[in-house]
Amino acid sequence: MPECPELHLAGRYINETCGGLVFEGGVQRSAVGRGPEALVFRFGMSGSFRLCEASSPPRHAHLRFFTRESPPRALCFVDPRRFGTWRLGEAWQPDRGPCVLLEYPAFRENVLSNLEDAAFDKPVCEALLNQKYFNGIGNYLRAEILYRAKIPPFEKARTVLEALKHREQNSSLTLSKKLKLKRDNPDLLELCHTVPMEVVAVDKNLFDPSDSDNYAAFKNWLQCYLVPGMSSLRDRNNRTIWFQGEPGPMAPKGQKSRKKHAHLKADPEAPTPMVTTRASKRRSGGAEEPPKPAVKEEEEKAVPDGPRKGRARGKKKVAAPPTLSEPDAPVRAKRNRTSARRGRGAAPAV
DNA sequence: CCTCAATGCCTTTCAGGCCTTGAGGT
Repeated sequence: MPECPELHLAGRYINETCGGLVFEGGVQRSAVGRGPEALVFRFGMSGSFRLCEASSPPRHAHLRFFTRESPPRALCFVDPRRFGTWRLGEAWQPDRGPCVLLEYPAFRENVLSNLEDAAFDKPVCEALLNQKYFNGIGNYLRAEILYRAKIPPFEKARTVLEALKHREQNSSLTLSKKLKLKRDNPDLLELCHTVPMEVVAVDKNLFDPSDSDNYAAFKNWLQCYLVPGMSSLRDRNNRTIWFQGEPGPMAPKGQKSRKKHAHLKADPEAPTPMVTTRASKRRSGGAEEPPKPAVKEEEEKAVPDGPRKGRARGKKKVAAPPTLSEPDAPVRAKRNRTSARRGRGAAPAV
């Protein structure tokens, strides 16, 4: 099997000292044949890497890299929901802007010099998920950033960002006063850098719900997202935005703000939770649709470089009986989505 | 037991699908 001397993981090189790694999993043959290029992984909502004994991989370890030790270990790409992807090559795909973590000056410039873009007509909470400008910001980060900036999520993005531009151009302040202002009151774009930095600075996998310690640390780090007492609304993309205080002028009408019950964190200051029905009617997947025939799956596997098939499969059957998902079978080649997808989404928006 | 929501992103795009798990309601 082909070897890969190093893995390029979300901008970091991980050099294993165990004499090389061997692929197992759904990497395309044609891609592997190109040689030892960098593999860039994008973690989906639930994906992570875990190093473990090769003989006892965790569930949902869909891709494994074995060491040559004895006994061998396996670096496992654990991804229960199979939302993660990987691709060869290191560059951002063209539609993504500069990274909020590693390219902060360019990121800032890219936003402030393009404020006429229609992307900024939207509420700031929606604009923050636009990876063309906010490469790396995901749902929980936008909540944490706006909360710390004390900006209503449904304030118009351009209004918020134009104000930053004016503050930047205010030359009446001395340099030291500007620096102090910056330190004491980081603006929205600065927070887009510093808040994610807090997350990656922790030398733990904060996103692994199966690791109770790390996950508790992550939950504890959150100040707004999923926090009892905070309000939430669905944005126009049907994603939940968590916030405190007023939602802002562009808030969707006819939607009641929900507040989280105090299950996770005791919050004596939290007002009585407003009990409303679930605002979202977003359909859940899987359970309503019967599994696709194996033949179809094999067809898709056979042409990994062919034209990409759309993922939308039309309206779901309403009355289809729920199907029990099988326990994670090790060679379950249901659909080689990970390798067959276009090489996009290299940056984990977190 | 059932429904919904979850750290994203894709396209047959502007909403539903991809997928599994766990919480919460009945």
